Amino acid sequence: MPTTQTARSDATRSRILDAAFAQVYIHGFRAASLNTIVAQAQVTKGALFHHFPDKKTLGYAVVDEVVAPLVHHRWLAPLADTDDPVTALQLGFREHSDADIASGNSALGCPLNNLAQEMSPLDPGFRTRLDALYSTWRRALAAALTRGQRAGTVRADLDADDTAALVVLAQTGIWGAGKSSGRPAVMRQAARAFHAYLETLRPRAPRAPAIHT
Amino acid sequence: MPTTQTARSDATRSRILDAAFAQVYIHGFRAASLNTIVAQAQVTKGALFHHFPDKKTLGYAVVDEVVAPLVHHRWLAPLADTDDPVTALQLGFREHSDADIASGNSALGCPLNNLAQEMSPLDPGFRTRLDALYSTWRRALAAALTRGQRAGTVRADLDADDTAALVVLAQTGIWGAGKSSGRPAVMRQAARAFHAYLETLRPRAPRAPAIHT
DNA sequence: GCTTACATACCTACTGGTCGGTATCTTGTT
DNA sequence: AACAAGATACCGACCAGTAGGTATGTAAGC
Repeated sequence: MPTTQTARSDATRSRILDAAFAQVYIHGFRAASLNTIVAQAQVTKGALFHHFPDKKTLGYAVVDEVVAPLVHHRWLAPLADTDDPVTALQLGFREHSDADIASGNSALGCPLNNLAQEMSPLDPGFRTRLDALYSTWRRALAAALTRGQRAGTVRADLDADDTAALVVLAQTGIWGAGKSSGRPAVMRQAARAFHAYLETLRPRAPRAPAIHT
Repeated sequence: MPTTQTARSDATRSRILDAAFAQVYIHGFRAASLNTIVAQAQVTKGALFHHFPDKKTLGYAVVDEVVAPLVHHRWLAPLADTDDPVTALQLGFREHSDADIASGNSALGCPLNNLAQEMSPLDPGFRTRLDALYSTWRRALAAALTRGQRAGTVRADLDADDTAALVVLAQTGIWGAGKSSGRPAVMRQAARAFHAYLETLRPRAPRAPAIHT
């Protein structure tokens, strides 16, 4: 139990943020009730409005302080250093789709995509934040693919930016399929098909006498 | 102006349905207000609740009578008879993404996917309807791909079902990218990358002396 | 003693939904 | 052909519930 006032205050803010994320993930931002959030965080409305001026600002904080770190940890970090992004992506997609199916989260979709789909058309504050996350992700992917091309683990003839866009789009689509069907088998099939696509990004083993070398 | 009572009644029901679709497309199902819907349809609440027992049933009718025909016309019909599904898909994706960018609908996403993402986890009635639409779509795609394989326009070594799943996933992803970014350029890049992927589904022209003639 | 960190009661706006009433069309009877 | 009678289609005031947000009060740390 923290003793200083600021430490307890931060802990309260943190609990509100966590509860808000959980409710927003389940119900979406607009349908997430502040009453439910304060109940789950075991605080009162006074505490919530002391830490956040309004619901929208709380939502921004959820994006900045909960969703963004999640995305970085799950999708950005594994690409940071590898020279074989195709393998890293195949492993990552496999691992995370399996984990979300096992935990039941596959039926709830991806927190980032959920928020983006709901709020981007409605509010510039959400849109810029979420679009920035996707842009960062695409840039990191493109950079990793370019490194892979230099290292010879990725086909040299493909456009790194476009391919990065397709990978991000596929994540959206796979998790969307899991959410909209509610059936893990559908999500697994989508993941399998994408895995096969990723395989085509590797340099082709020469079937006939190669021209270079 | 129709004269018979049933004709006018059907027209009223139709106006309600159209207004409901428009509002649901813009705001989502839960945020779509019945008050706004009846105002836009220029009827009263009495009329609405005369034709539909409750909001959920109205939502089901929107799916069955508006969204489903839209999907069939846009995505199913063009595949019905072709033996060259890859070209048909490339043309269709190009045409529809361009049209939605021009109309501004790219910022609103795909009506089917919007509803599926919002309502599938919340209500079995929506989930079964929307999942059935996606399943039908995947089946039609797989059938067209198989026909293409027989006709020699599609690579023989790929799994038609998995590929169909990936095409549907890509549609979700492309329209999702347009909606979440709000930037046509992002949607266009995604569409371009997917176009290139579709190209890889064609049989490969032998670059070197072929082993099987 | 003054500020920070909450608590509680309350407010307005709006939601989906109800219900008694009415106007118009349809139908059976004469 | 005229009319009675019932069904259909619709109107709009109203209701309970809940939303986000606020105003006032209090208690504890610096």
